[in-house]
Amino acid sequence: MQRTRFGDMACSIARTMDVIGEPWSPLILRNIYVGITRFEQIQQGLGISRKVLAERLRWLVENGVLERQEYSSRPPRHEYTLTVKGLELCDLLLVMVRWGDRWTAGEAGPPVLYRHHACGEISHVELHCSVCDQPMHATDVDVLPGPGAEAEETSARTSP
Amino acid sequence: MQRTRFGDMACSIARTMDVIGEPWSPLILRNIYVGITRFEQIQQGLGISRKVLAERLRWLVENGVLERQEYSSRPPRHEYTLTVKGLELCDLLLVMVRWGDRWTAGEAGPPVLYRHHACGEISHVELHCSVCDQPMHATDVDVLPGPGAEAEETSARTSP
DNA sequence: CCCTGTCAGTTCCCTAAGGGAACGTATCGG
DNA sequence: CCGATACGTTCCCTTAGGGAACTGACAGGG
Repeated sequence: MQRTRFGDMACSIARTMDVIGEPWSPLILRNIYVGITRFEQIQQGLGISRKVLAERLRWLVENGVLERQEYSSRPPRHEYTLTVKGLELCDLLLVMVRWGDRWTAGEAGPPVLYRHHACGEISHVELHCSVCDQPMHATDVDVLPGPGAEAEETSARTSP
Repeated sequence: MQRTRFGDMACSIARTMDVIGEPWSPLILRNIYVGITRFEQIQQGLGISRKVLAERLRWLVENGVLERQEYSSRPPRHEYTLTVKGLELCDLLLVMVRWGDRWTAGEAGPPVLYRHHACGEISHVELHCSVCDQPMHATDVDVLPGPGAEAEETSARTSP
């Protein structure tokens, strides 16, 4: 399809999308997160094309989000597990779930619930400020240029 | 490309991806969030194809994430603004930024900084539990079936 | 020892989605 | 009238996704 490269942009959203922006990637991560770690299981659970699944898994392993591990050597079998980098992406999934529950769940209610270990209650994530611990939303922040803002076109090609 | 439909899945991640899972959508939202609200500006800023931008904007408006508003009637000109639904998606962007900053920013540091209105400090989002206010991450939760979880299997199976 | 089954992919073809450029329309300013 | 601006739409080309068939490596059963 000749997709534009996101990885080179000076934007953390674009660079995150470069890693997990392909349509199936978050769902693959979700499955591995809940313990569906083998090729066959993931493929059947999602209904994803085997070809695309193989591509995505390879990409996610290359990018340090997943690890491919042998769980049987006699018939050589592998499973995929989350790295720390991948686990932190699952936080992103929790926020996606929160939005999906609020805006797309409809009458039936959320398909999945989350029980917090610390309090034992069914709950959902909320965003707080890392400094003052108060709620922090998109409406509560000013956006300022940071140190990595446009390290200039030495390596970052934004326009062809 | 004959893409599989995500919107019908009983999964809030899939349904969220159905709305903003197309590669450019988060970047379009980001631009509108920071005040780049017109077609021409967005197109030039992102380097996105005009065709795809028109498609995405239409889709996002149809799905209630954006509103198309006339800011000039004499030459009929429009701009796009976030709905509440769209603004809440920007919270998701903040979490994406956080991950991108941590794992993809490299030496140069984050390209963009966020200053929290409440405390005036440069900070980032952290995920907390909506019930007990303690930190809540993907490792801190149990995943349970919810009310909207696939009512189909009730006929085949009695109980889990 | 062959047959079947399972797992983890790979290869093939077809279709549809993204990229890019040109074109269309509406208006204003000079 | 001519150009510039803003917002798309249309066209063609390339490429990525879907789907099914195929491969390979082994295990278990008869």
